[in-house]
Amino acid sequence: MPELPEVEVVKRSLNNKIQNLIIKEIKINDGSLRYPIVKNELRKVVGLKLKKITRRSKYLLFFFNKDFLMLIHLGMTGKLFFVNKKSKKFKTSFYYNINNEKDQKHDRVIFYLSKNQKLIYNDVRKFGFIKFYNLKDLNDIQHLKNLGPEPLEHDFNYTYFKKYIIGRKRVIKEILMSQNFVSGIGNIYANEILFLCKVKPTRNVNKLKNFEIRKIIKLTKNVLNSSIKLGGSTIKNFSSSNGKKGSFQQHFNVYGKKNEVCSNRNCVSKVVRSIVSKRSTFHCPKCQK
DNA sequence: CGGGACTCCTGAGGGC
DNA sequence: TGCCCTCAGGAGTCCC
Repeated sequence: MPELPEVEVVKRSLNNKIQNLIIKEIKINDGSLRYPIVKNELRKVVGLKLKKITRRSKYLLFFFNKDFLMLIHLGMTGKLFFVNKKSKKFKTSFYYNINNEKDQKHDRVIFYLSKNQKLIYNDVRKFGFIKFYNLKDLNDIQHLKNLGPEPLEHDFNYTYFKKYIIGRKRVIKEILMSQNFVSGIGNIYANEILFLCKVKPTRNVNKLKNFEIRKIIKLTKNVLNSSIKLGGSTIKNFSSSNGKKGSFQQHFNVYGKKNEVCSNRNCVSKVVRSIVSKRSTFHCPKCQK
């Protein structure tokens, strides 16, 4: 599922709600996530008070009132639901599809919080994970160590881009998705960004013109910001849902639009689907050079 | 270090 | 209805 905008939306919506709530109990329905959950580690956060959540790339970092850190990655299908039992109304962080008190299918881990609230980690494919660290080891976390700059920060700029691609022969789409070049962009946004830049996904990075590099940087920021504003992208259709869903998917130009007419005015070409570095890729053969 | 192949896992959707 | 195939917002490891 989630790329930077979706994870950012989760972070923002959860942050308001979890602050100062205490983890009372944790239930593991299925701890065989990407990294199997170690019960003893999980126990360490019981009794701790949640302070804030930050995001780095597609990772969520949960901070407590003690020097402890919980790292969550949502993988492809991970979701976090925040549930307020008292009001009987479920507030959701993202992808809301639950409407009763029973555990739902794929609710893997449930955090029971003070004030009768719950935080649910739901993950169909179990590619996501939950890990725990001592705060003093923050800078040694392997997952975070080699991440490139945040695309929305200033250090993702023209100079950085030019320097990074020196001597590299990879294609632009792969570079955009490579987390040590820039962190947080996945398959959907890579496709969308390159369409708007009119750059073919298979263009070799060292063949990019300078103006195209500037454009890629600028539109990367634009696309991600627009998506965040719209609550991210919600791909799957949850018919029973009455919670908040993102709507950026309505603004997709190419992703998932194989054989549809290009969204550029005056262009009658059809969107082509191909495979680039093992990932589904969409582009307009006429507009993207 | 770079790049490709393969891996984790479950479900949806299409073709027959 | 069922079976089989392909595909899906990610990223780690192993091998050359």
